[in-house]
Amino acid sequence: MTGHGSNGHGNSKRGRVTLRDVAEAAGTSRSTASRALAGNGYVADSIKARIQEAADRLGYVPDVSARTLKGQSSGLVGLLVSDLRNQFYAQLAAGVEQTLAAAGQQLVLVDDHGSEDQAAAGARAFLSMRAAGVLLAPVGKAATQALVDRGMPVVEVDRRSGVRGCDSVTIDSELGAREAVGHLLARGHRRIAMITDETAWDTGQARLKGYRAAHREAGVPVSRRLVLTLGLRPADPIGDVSAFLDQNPDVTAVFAANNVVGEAVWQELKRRGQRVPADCSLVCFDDMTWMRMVEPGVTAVRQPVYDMGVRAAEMLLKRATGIGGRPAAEVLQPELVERGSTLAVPQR
Amino acid sequence: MTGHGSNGHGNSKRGRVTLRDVAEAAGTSRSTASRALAGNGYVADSIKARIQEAADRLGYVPDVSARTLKGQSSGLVGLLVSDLRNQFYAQLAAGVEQTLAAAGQQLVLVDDHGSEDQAAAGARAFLSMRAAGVLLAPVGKAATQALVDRGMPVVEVDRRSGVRGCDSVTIDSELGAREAVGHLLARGHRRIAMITDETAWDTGQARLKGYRAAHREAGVPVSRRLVLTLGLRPADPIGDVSAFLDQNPDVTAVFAANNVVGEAVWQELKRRGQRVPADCSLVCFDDMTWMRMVEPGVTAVRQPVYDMGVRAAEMLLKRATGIGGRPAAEVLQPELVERGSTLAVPQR
DNA sequence: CTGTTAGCGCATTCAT
DNA sequence: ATGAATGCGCTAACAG
Repeated sequence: MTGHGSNGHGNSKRGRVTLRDVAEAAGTSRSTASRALAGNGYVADSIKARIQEAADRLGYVPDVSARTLKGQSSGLVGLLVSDLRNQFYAQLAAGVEQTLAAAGQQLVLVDDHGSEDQAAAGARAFLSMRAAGVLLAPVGKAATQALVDRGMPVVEVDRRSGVRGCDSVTIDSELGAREAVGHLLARGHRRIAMITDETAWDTGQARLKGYRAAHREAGVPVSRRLVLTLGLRPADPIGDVSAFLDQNPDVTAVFAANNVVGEAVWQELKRRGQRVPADCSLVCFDDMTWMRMVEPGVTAVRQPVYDMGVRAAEMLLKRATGIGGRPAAEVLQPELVERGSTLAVPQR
Repeated sequence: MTGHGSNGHGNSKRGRVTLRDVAEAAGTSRSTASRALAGNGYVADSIKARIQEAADRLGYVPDVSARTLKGQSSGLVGLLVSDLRNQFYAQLAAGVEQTLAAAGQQLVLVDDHGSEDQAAAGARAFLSMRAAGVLLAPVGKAATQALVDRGMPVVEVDRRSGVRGCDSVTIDSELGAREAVGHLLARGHRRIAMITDETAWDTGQARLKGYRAAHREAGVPVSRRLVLTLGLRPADPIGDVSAFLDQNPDVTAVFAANNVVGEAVWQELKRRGQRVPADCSLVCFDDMTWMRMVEPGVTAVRQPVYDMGVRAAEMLLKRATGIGGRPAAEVLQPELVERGSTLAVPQR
């Protein structure tokens, strides 16, 4: 039964049921109806019930625009990510959504595809809709700065732009990288390549730093030529990895600095018939589904991504509620998950 | 001049710059400023430039709430998915976001976790924010019905609730299943298990239908006991698969009806040391990253998920623009990607 | 071409 | 305990 469109109640001009309609139906004034429905102020129980009933019967839905305009929060929280197709950001978004939903807020998702311009456009949109706050993985300072300047509560996730006045939730990248590379060094590897997407932002830098720190601790010199930076949106990452491996045949292990890079490395290793870990060991930063599906499993630095989303959303909600205090910078701990992709260096 | 009651600069109150502030700064009326900025109506170029300059200088950001209240679209489009952590929905969301962003609309994402109640809550929120339209993978009729009844443009994706009055974009599940199972039958398999999450909605039903149709075409009888339904949020899917395989040792191939089920099947097969495809062949509906990373690759029915998101968003945008016409039901074609997980049935 | 007027739907004073 | 009045920021009529 599809109902055929026209429900001809006292419903005024255009199908949209407003507070006025409810009030009229209940025989009260709009203000009383407002109070009854919002639960503010005093309203006699009998009247309240009548209003509630009328609202239900008419299918009244409050109008956020009007409420927002009046000065309330829009109930919208912005999330700006760099690539929704990347499982990392999808997990992050899932954690954020879950937390927001529980607090009755809605998630507005924008993908900037790594572009500062698109991030700026997203920031403007969030401002424009009077978002209660914004969560973002920064791609430069501009967006964060613009938001903070206008008093918008901001929590940066995964990366930090360096802009002051916003909270952040990140994962200890340096520690994760140090453990991953230390794991390799402890197994005798001495020619460990680091393949990464970027070393321009703090996250990439920290991973590089961890890579170096691990070497330093082990008393092994690092060679600049063993670090390959693919770029943020490489045209042919597998080809780049291939060329790199051709030029560095002495490499016995690879540290892939994120899941996307890891994917390219794994595929190239397979393509050239290299066995993992017999011919080459592999550790990835950021544990993804496929790493536990393949044989052998890929040793990985697990990041609590979903939790990061949850924590970030919690911080934002708190901040949006008006609780001041100094900007907080929460750092979550990664965890090395050992699987089969790392073995002692082959004796040849 | 009129305004000497002002206490100085217009925006001093609360940091928020309004059209009034811009107009004052440019020495024009608010309506002129509005027209200049929105590009509607006639405004002298010199004035327009002055207004534009003032807006930029003050950092004016239009207020969507006010604009929406006035009767415009909110510029928000809702998307309701069942599980954002599932890569399938993440890809879908990515396609939607991309298309929306290009049209200057924002994506509001709600995850109903398969619950009708949460879907209903999401629907209410979309109504409340005067979304320009809503895209959803239905979990029942209620949400779609509520939206359609109120004249909200709706496009259903991946599944169809059967509610009339909305568009839909789906993938031909029956065809995909028929091809997948036909592929197995052609290789001599006669005991093919179908493991699925649900057979209650049209998508699951269509896949079951395709499974049966393939058997019928091959003249092979189907046995009810070979179909295992895990449920939408199974407590222990791997355990269930394990028990099933114990009870049906004659199975030589498995057709997993979606990527989540496929994951469980793959893991259980590995756990019990079964070789794929030597001991058991596997085909999955819905091609995911891990299926091309594992060795051998998993033969899969590739769904154009991202494109489905794009198409659905396009349809919605068109509909929201007020273009009427009969509800459209677009069906996208899946594609069987043959990899190494399917072999001729072992002769034993 | 530009300014004046009005009102979108709601929550909030302030009076009763 | 309830109703009347006000204004949030913007745009669409309508004058000029």
